[in-house]
Amino acid sequence: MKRAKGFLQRIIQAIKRGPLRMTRKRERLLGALLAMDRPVSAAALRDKAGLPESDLVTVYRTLEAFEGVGIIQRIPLEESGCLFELTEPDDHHHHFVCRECHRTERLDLCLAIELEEQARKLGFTQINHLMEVYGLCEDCQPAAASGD
Amino acid sequence: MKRAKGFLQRIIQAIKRGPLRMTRKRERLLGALLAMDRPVSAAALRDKAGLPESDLVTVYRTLEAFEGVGIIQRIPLEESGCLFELTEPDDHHHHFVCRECHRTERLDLCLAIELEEQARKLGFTQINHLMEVYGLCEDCQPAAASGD
DNA sequence: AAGCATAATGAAAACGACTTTCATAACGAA
DNA sequence: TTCGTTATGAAAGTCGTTTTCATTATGCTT
Repeated sequence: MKRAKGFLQRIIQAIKRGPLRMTRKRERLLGALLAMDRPVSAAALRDKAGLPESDLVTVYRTLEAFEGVGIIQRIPLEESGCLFELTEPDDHHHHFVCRECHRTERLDLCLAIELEEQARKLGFTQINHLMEVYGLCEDCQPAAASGD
Repeated sequence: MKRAKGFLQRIIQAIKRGPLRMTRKRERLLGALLAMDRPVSAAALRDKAGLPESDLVTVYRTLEAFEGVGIIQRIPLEESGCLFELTEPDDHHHHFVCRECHRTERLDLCLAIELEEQARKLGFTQINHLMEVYGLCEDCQPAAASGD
């Protein structure tokens, strides 16, 4: 639990500010997100929250709603799909992602300023960017030098 | 046409080095890729190469084959899908991508060295990274201050 | 030029992650 | 408690991409 104490309160505030409603499922999903020690897929989140198979659609809808409030960040995977992470609305960062087990580490290195400046010079507006690093984490190294 | 003259030759060399074969369709696809002034989707490439609808699968297979030889770079889009670009095998760069018309500009700014170093420190191997900037290009700006 | 192993193609279906539709249920402000 | 709005559930749909498997083409070897 490496979260600030008021985090949950602020989240609920953020949600109630808009037209969103806090339902039992959303509470469970929020709880599961808070309890996660790493970004998760929608299906993994559903399972963590103890929701049935069929609630995957609710998970997606909830994540979308939370994303609109700025408390969910989406981490694209290399091939397809993405992971979701609970964040403070303006906490900009990227990730190291294990392409095997999807363990992620925070990456606080970013060229955001330069990227946006260059993009603006090219005439782009409404700029955002993607930066993720993929690899195999320590636990997922292929067994080396063995009989294999 | 901003390609080096020997580019096509080198590509064909690279292809023949492996078990790949040069077929008429692959030649057409290669020609279309060379003629493109920007990265394209698989479907757009098929159309540019004058191949029928049903050849989309051939396009994907060809792109995969070419990617294996290192002459194709894949540019992920924000939502889903990706664009393909013909590149020299070791030409590392990223892109500015218009999320509306998919026009792209080259981005030669990268933190590759630092990213990989940090990732290695964390115990990651087989590292690669994704970095793309998305926005609306000049031509795709929403009409401002007009009657709308 | 034939033969032949291997690679490429075509049609069709499968895939996976998500999104939509539409009817029903639940929320929460009044 | 009423009521307008939002959330949910079931089921099907979407989109880009991949797989399967039978058929055809390529290009190295004679």
